[in-house]
Amino acid sequence: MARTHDHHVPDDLVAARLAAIDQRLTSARRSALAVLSEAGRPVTVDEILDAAPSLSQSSLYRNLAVFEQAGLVVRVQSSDDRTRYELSEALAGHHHHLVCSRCGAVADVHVPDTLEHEIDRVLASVAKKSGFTLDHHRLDAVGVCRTCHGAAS
Amino acid sequence: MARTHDHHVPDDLVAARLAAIDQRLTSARRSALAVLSEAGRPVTVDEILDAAPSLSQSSLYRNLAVFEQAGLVVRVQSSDDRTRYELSEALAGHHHHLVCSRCGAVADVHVPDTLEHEIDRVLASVAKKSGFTLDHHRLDAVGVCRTCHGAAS
DNA sequence: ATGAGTGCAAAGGCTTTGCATTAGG
DNA sequence: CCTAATGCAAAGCCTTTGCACTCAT
Repeated sequence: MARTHDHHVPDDLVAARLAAIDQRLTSARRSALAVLSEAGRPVTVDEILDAAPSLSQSSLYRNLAVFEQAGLVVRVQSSDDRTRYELSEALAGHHHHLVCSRCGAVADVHVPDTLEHEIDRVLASVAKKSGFTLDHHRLDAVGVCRTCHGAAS
Repeated sequence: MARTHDHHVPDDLVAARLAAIDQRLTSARRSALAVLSEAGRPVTVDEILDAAPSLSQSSLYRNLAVFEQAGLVVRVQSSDDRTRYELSEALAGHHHHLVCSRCGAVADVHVPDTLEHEIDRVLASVAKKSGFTLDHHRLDAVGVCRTCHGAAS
């Protein structure tokens, strides 16, 4: 039984990915990745800073950009306007999102492999017709979370 | 055979949706919706202004917000940082996106209903387990567009 | 008429950048 | 050692807001 997220980022893989783009694995970067790992869901810059107050905002932005280039982190769209970040599938595995249309909260979820394959098969075909080369897909469920159900609309 | 997008926004439907939130259908709003309709794909604020230079930027932002509230328009995430808008499914029908990871271009695409249903069935189930009520899904294919294939990486 | 909608310009908020300092390999 | 990385503060950029004017009903 795999856990929803692993509270451990493989140091060597991270270092290798960073080295590939001539970047170093520093303590600030380890901290940021640890926060993302522990969150197990897409989080905002402010949430990262709250969880690791020793990080400086500007360096965090710079490091998130580095992580993106290294393929370690991806940006995720929610229903509000806040940019959220999470570990890439290379670190967190392939998954999808439940997005609350009321409050913007995002949770990670998994769907059966059979559906994943079906989606990839269809999208690859559709993309080809439009001259696109498919890399991967994004599938999000948009709805209302438990908390917002209770609260006034 | 339905066209990818209809170059005609039903005036009465739009007016009704706006009236429902106590908003009027003005000429500036008609222009903005016409641009979105003719684009047939998610476009940026700047693209809308280029297509309809008579629109003022601030009013456009305000009107896009009104359209969103009226359920006439939705915001779409691309791979770049530019916010894009397109007609909601109420006006443009249900569809998905091909997103170019290099340049951020977005094209509209359709997938078979059988896949749509399968996705909804699975997501409704998965969402329920997490206490979410599913409203709808978003499915995007991320890859490289024809133009960027030709260009240097 | 008469309040909603508009347009300009100023303000706001998130993100990026310049530069001196610190630390990783 | 020596350059990359950091941190603070300033600058940027997209978006929102204040306010007077105009238009839709």
